[in-house]
Amino acid sequence: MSIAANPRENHLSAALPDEELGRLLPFLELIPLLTGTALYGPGEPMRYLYFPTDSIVSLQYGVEDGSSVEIAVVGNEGVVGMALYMGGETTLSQAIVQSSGSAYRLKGQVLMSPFDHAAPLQQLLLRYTQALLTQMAQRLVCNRVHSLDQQFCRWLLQYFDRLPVNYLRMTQELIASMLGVRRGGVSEMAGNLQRSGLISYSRGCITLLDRPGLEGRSCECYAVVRNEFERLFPRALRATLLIKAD
Amino acid sequence: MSIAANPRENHLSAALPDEELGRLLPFLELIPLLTGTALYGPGEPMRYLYFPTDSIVSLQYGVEDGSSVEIAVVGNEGVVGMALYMGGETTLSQAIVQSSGSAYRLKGQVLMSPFDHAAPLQQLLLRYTQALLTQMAQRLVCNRVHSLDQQFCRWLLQYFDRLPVNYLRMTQELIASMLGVRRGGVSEMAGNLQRSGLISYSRGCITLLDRPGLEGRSCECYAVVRNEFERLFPRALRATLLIKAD
DNA sequence: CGCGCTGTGTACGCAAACGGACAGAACTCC
DNA sequence: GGAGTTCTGTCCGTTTGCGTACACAGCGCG
Repeated sequence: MSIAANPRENHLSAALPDEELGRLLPFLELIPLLTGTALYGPGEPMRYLYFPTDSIVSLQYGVEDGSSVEIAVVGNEGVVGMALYMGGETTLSQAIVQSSGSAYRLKGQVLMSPFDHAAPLQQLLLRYTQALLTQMAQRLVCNRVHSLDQQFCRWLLQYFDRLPVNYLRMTQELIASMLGVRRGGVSEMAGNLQRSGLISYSRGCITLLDRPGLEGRSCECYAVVRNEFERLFPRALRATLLIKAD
Repeated sequence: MSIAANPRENHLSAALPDEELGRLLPFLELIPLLTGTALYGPGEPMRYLYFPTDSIVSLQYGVEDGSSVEIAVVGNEGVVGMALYMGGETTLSQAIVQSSGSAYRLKGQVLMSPFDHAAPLQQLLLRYTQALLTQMAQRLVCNRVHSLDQQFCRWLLQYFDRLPVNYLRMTQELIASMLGVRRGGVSEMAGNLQRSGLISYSRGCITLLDRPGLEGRSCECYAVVRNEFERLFPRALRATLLIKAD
């Protein structure tokens, strides 16, 4: 297997102006990546940014039962280690090398500084984007491994979290289209929840009756996303301002 | 319906330091959001950033057949209009108000400048993150509406795009775990593709024989992600440096 | 050479969810 | 109050994909 000898074999770093790339060169380290290696694990602080050349890295989310599902794939068109520049320091995903090859890696500290000195608004926006990414990734996994019933509960909870009242005006038709399921399915699920006394439903208005009950019936995805959001935006941060955690 | 009178009713803007919020105040505009309104459509350049207070906005991805699936939900904990600060100017998603209420909106120009003046590396990283988000969103939709067979073709293509050779070393077991399906399913699908002469498969090594054939058998998702990536990273950009498109 | 391991083809019953359809209930508007 | 529209409950046949299991094929290794 030939070793890529030029950082420009990664399209992303190749797009950098000569001077910028020159500045980074001393910090770019060419390393081999072997199939099966984990570049980082869930919740593990990231230390490097990886620019694959001829290797392929798979971003995955673990599920409670121990299995894991791929949420995205990165090759020489991209970079691995988003949390380093988005401000979250870590993510719930793990990055596994799926095809051996090499990559350039860049120490996190080298690029942190410009992002750290950004205005608070920018920092907040980036951090929220990471939270949004988490929500999407968890939905992706949820769609694949959990029952419609559990997904519906998760969805309801995510909506009620954002509502100032305990009712939601929405027809089954609309809910079905958003979840990507058939309307009859929503009708059945809503009927079940109503019979269990968790919600009450009538003509386009769902009322939340028993939140803990709904949480118990939902899959873990709801709590996972919520906890990760809490980590990215602790109350202290939310109430006052950006505090550097180092 | 009471009107939220304070930008701090949105948690994200609430986390801003007083001085920063004060600076933005003249540009923050409180507006009502009515259920069903589209804050932006797919491919439509974004003009405002929205900070919901008591409204709920759903981010959705359209499918070829006209339906659309929710990929994330945003309320008073977040912000709508990511493409404005990630550098992509627009996304394939659309933002639909799902629960009436109000939001503060901020003209895009007000916040563009700090991001625009970031170093090329930062701009590239953010732009790539948007591409990654697109990949994830499209996978989410794909999982929901397309057959396993189509998903498998999409997956294969995405891997072969990143490989320097036309074979991929990977067992069915591993593929199955990444796709979140059962191993037997992969075996059947791979068998079908092999019989069709699109790939050849033997003991952990898939060889690509007919790329156009595979593309035809895949769902639209492959091309959609690829085209969007092309838009975010046109060859000109990739070959040289960041060019401002205005 | 024969043993064992790993990876693959395949089959069967089963459960989940789909697609489509229809009737009834609730609400709106005249 | 009646007609029409919207929304909901429910049913049935069908499909897809799951879970499990088993046999076989390629390969390494003593």
